[in-house]
Amino acid sequence: MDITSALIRKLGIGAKLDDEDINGIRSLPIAIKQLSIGELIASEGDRATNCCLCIEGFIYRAKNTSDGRRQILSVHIPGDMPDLQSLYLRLMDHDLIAMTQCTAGFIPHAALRHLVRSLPNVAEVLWRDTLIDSAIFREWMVNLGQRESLGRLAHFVLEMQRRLHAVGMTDGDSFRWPIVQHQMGEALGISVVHVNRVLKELRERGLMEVHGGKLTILDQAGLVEVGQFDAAYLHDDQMH
Amino acid sequence: MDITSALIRKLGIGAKLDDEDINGIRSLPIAIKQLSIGELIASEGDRATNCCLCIEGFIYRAKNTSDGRRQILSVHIPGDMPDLQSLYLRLMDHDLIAMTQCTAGFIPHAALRHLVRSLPNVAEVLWRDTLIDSAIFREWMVNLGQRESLGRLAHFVLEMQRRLHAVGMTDGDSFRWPIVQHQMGEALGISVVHVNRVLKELRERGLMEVHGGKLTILDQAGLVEVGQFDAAYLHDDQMH
DNA sequence: CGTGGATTTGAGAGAAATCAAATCATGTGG
DNA sequence: CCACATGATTTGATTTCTCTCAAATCCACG
Repeated sequence: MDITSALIRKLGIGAKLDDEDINGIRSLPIAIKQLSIGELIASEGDRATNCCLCIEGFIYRAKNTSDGRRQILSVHIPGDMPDLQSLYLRLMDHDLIAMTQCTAGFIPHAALRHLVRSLPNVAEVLWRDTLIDSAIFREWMVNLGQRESLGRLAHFVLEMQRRLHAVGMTDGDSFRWPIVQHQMGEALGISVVHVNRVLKELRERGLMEVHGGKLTILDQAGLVEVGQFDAAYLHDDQMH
Repeated sequence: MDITSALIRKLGIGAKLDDEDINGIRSLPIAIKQLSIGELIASEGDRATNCCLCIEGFIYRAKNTSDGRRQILSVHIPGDMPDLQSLYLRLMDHDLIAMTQCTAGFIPHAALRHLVRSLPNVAEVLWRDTLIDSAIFREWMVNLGQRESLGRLAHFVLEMQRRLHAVGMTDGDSFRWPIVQHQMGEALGISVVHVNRVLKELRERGLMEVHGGKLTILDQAGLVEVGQFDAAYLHDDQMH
């Protein structure tokens, strides 16, 4: 079993990587590590020297404010490289944390920089990956700024569903949901108490429910309506 | 006077571009256009074939929700390339609009793609530019999700000040501010009425004031405190 | 079976929205 | 150069959403 497969599938889905590109990626030096739940992978202010590849489990990025509040910026799933931006930004501007127990790979910046210089297709595909990351931030800004809490949570859930589905990690209308209410609050800019009430409302409306680390969507269309969800921003389409 | 100077300065500040890189950038085909206030440069759903370079004036990006609300995603100033991401994302996921009368340059994707394939330094520096764009989104997410309206506005103003200062567009503690209250509301996720009240409060606290398209910061330290502003996320530092 | 984290519910307070209307520019045409 | 129209700003009153505080319950795990 090849550890970079998820990455290649994600980057390459029908893309223009040739054998040389694939081999280049496969031969990247990668240090596999087991991470425990809540483990800090990198902190704001760090000078990173590796990029992290999420192989198994969930990883999230978060930023703290000076008054002790915290915003979760993104939730990452297998195949994602949550801190790929550190390749060209000297200092981390946020934390990187294991949301669950994880298997992660760490690839030295030097190796990645060398790879992207010698294989322009790989550079393009990695660059594009950071651009999709960025497109997701934009949609989250809309979510945080313009939708009220019910829609915010619905939207968040649907995004996770689509992304997990794309890497084969859904089981019908259910999927793993290790994100506790406190964290949902930090991702959506609402309090834990309110997250709980919103979940209740979504459950009572027959839209979705969370149980034992699993989320089930009961009414896909209804949830899409509430969350005003349109997956275009995920840019699943191919470039060429 | 060279139209790409602002761009080169911005990308290159002390960076590793050599003469060949600079010449490559300078010889990009670029179509100069005058834009009138409010003009739509590109729409959500468009397939872009050019990248826009803001040469003079302000340009902003915005996304609409299905219920007619709108989130301003970023405000761009001379030297910025607000839709550089369109180079590798097939469809625009937001609108691009002239906030003021503008001079803008349009560079065909084909020329840019060719340039980045032949000059890896240029690729790196443009990639890095999109990564900083992304870092700014992250900070805006914190702003939208975690700060209340007073801090939100203060933070926004300080970011604009630092960015304008970096390209020599401030005049002491004052700078051009063509952003009307309605737009500030759309950028910060608050209503126009409330923007007005927040501006009043900031004025009464002696922190800043807006008059006739100009913003003046009266108490830098106070505003930084209210906005919890730390410029690290702008990544002004050099890579190497 | 105890313990700490996570979830749930209630009550009251607060921030910001909406609705409504007045005032203030600013720019155009007569 | 003034009248008018349109958009921007300002202020007030009321409503709504979400927060905070507090406490109870549930649950997983050692």
